[in-house]
Amino acid sequence: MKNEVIKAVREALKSLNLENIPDIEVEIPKDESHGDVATTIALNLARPLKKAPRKIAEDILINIKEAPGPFEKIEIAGPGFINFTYKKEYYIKRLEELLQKGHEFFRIDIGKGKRVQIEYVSANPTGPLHIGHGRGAAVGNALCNLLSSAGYDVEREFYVNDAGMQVKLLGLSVYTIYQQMSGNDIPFPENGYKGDYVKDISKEINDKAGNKYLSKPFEECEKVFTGFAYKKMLANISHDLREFGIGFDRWQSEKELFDKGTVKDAMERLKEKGFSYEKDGALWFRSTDFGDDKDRVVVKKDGEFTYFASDIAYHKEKLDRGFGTIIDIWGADHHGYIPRIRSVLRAFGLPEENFKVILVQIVSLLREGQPVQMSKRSGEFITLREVMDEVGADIAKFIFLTRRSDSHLDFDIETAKRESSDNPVFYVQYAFARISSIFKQAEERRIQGFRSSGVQDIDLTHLKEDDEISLIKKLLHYPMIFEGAVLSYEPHRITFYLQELARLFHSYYNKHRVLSEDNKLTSARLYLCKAVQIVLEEGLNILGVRAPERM
RNA sequence: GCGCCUGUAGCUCAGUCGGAUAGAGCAACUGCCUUCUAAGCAGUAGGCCGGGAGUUCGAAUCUCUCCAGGCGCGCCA
Repeated sequence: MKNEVIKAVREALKSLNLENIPDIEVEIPKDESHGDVATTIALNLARPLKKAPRKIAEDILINIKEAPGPFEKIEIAGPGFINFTYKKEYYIKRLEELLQKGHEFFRIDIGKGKRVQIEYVSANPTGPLHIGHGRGAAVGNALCNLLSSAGYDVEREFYVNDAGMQVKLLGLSVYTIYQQMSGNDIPFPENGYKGDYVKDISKEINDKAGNKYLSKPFEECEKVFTGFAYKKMLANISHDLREFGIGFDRWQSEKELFDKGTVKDAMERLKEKGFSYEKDGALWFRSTDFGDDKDRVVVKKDGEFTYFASDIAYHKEKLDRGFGTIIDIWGADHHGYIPRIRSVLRAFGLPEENFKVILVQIVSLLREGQPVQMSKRSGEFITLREVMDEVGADIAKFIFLTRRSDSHLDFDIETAKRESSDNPVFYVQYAFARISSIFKQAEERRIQGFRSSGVQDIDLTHLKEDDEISLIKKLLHYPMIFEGAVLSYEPHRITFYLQELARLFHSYYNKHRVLSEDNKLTSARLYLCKAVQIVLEEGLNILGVRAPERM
């Protein structure tokens, strides 16, 4: 919708001999009386040209007027806005195009097949997913869908921290419970994992192996316990994610990076390039050369790799696999890690703007307004599983996506459940279901001209009501919203748009009857509904939320 | 101590790249179902955009400073 405006303004500027213009900014005015699309170009040119913005606007306007194109009205308003209002025929034409192409209408190729790697969730396989992981999953999934719809070649990846202290601690916790179950009163490890799931795993090992490991110290059967435990948890995580509607193309094991020598190779590359040095018996990465605030140890005095070493290898491998853009979605508590990882990618040649970290803020879980204490170590936490069982995956996902990812989120389980009828997700889904219901009615009444014939046979110019035109405009705004969401990596913009669209539809539905005695009008309105449905579905698909035929 | 995020209506949050009179949902209050799903609609009310200073034609948005909340600053993972 904005393309026509940009084109018209650019040509007008050209005939004014103004060609070195950066971007022509176009926005959707808040107030409908300010036209359909507005540009602030005259305001922005005022300073460089040293001319009054209204004067610039007038000059532009004169040059556009010579070729008015699809516009009904072009006005200068306020300090120098140029407001464009399209002709009704234009809306009808675009609506028809939308209906003919369906979802294809929205396939704007922004990414041009560029390969993007998006890593999200990446929870330690030391316990079930909690609600915070759920938020990361919802955001990551929606972002992947968003970029993928925009023509990017997206790979979804989960990084499995299956090496190191944490999984070992899980193994030790399981081992300890296993011993205690048979009466060996050995002390529980400090910071060990205490949830019921640990006991379940211990029990399972006991059922399978009986007393086999009772007389053995942990060191001798570490691989069995740790390996069994984290694989169990990984299966649990993967299962919950699948049920939450989240999928991955690849699960990258950290352990594998060690086993295959990827970490060692990466350290050698650092050395070759002169990016590392030895000091105090340890090996350091010169990350300050690439914007970090201090250098980081990669190989400890005792010869062990640090956690950062495997992260270097991991991110380097992302580059080696040929991704031009790398996006990591992390919990906000990891923000201190950004300069470190950024320095790695810069060291290996990725332009800075091609690495993006999206921080997902902590979810504060409430029940009836009261905070629910969560601590993974003590085993007191609400799992994603419980939230799914209690409030449902669609509600949870939608709520996660009604906020910017970096803003705090209070998630009240009781509210999400009890007020389910007022829940925004239902509001949007309801609009979709209502339309389906209208279609069903139409078929039952055998209304002619719908589904039996194509759009080309329908006279959409019967859509004359202001509410109808507003609805069509809203539909045509979608590509602009979509583009903004893609470029800013902000899926929540889609969520807000969908609520606005649903609101317009519900309002329209209450004011005007779709099915009436007037067959031609009915057909036109049915197709308008169809268009609304297509856009609702398009948006809900990106959010990963179902679009139900009936509710 | 240093760094990052947040502060907008009673509550939860939007607010496009610095633009027009600051927006929505919930809660509150008033109405609307013989007719396509009332999980809905129409309306009323609600604001010192945390405080202060600055930048300019113009600031919720940018800069500085202060206040409040959250988080991060290991040869831990």
